[in-house]
Amino acid sequence: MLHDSSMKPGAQNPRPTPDSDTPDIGRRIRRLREERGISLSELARRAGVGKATLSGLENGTRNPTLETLWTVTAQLGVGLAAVVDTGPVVHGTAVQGVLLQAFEEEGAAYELYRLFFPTGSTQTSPAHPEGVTEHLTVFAGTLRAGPADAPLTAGPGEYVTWRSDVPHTYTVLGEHDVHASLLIRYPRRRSEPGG
Amino acid sequence: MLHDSSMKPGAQNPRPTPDSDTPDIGRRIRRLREERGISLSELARRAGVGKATLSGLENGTRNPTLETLWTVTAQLGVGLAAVVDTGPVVHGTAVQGVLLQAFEEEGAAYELYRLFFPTGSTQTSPAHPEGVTEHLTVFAGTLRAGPADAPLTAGPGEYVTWRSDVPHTYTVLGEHDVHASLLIRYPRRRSEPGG
DNA sequence: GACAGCCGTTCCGTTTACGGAACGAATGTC
DNA sequence: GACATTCGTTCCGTAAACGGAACGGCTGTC
Repeated sequence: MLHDSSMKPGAQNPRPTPDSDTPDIGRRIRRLREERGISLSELARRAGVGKATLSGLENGTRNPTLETLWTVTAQLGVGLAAVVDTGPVVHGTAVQGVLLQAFEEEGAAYELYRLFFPTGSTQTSPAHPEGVTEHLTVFAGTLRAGPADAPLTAGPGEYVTWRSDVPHTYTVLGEHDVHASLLIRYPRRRSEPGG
Repeated sequence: MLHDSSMKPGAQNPRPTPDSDTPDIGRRIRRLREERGISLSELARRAGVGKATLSGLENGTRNPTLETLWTVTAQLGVGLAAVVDTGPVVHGTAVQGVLLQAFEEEGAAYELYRLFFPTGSTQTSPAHPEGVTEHLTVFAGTLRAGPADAPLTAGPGEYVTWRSDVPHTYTVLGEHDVHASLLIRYPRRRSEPGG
């Protein structure tokens, strides 16, 4: 996931390899199915597809049609977007990020990213406008992140938050790559909350 | 957590209709192609698929395979998630949730949701398998969530986490709807094949 | 006008994803 | 023990998605 097949518009992709993606989809589907405590046979029955189809799909030995994928994920109660790899990849000097969702609420706008930092990397970001905060949850590895003069440390499953209206840094600690989600909150200016 | 016990053998999902989705995908692809000023013939050439395939895909008269869809969207510089529907998946008695992404890391699987709770609502979820944790960040409103016997409170921009291997609840405080993101972490079970 | 080039669609033989059935393994019942 | 049930995988005939080629339509060149 977040595999480097960085999708740059215009640039000639050196060789798209859907094969490196398809098995992941199968794994995600199997994971979702097992979380629900459903057997392969039963999911196939419910979704109205053959067991052979579902078996091959989960094992990545088939190249499913959109309809097959749709009926299976629908039975699992998730959308297609939940199992396919997501959109625009953004690059910093060290970090790779995928914008999962951007949206606005009353009083603030949000961007939700999934981030990947290679082991040994450091990323520095300039200050955001006043009032902007970042909320970071680490999935794997250990990351030291936050204001440049007072960073915080988070390991797998941990969470840190800071005001990002000052320069801030991200540094990978240890030998593992870091995977994390980052929520950036942009408060609306000249507008009081609760209005 | 969310997808409650509504996965009973008898319970039938209200008729999945992939047909209502497939033509949309074709329209989105055609739109993306035209935005880039590329002809159908040229996109087919670049992506290495037949013109017949792309024509049928854009017109919704074919049921494309995942590989076809992947190579085409990759050439357009977008991910698959850009053309498939993010399922407006609704679970639970009170909450509405959209699974933004499901993925695996070494040692654990993750599901990242975006949640919406209407004012005044309460949601109860049964216990998850041992070791599962939930990580919730509130965007708007105030939510009281966590283990049923010891819930925590989070307002806008705040974060709470808890072990979800016991029954847990979500209760909206105050008069504002609650928007939040929820990360659920499933540690890998011991019997699982290595990854 | 004749021709060349590209457009998107349609035709058609080949490839392959499909579902049903058969398979061995694992588990439950008496 | 014998037997039934369910598991996930594999085999196989059929249906359909695939790429190549041919099609009519449109545009620009001489």
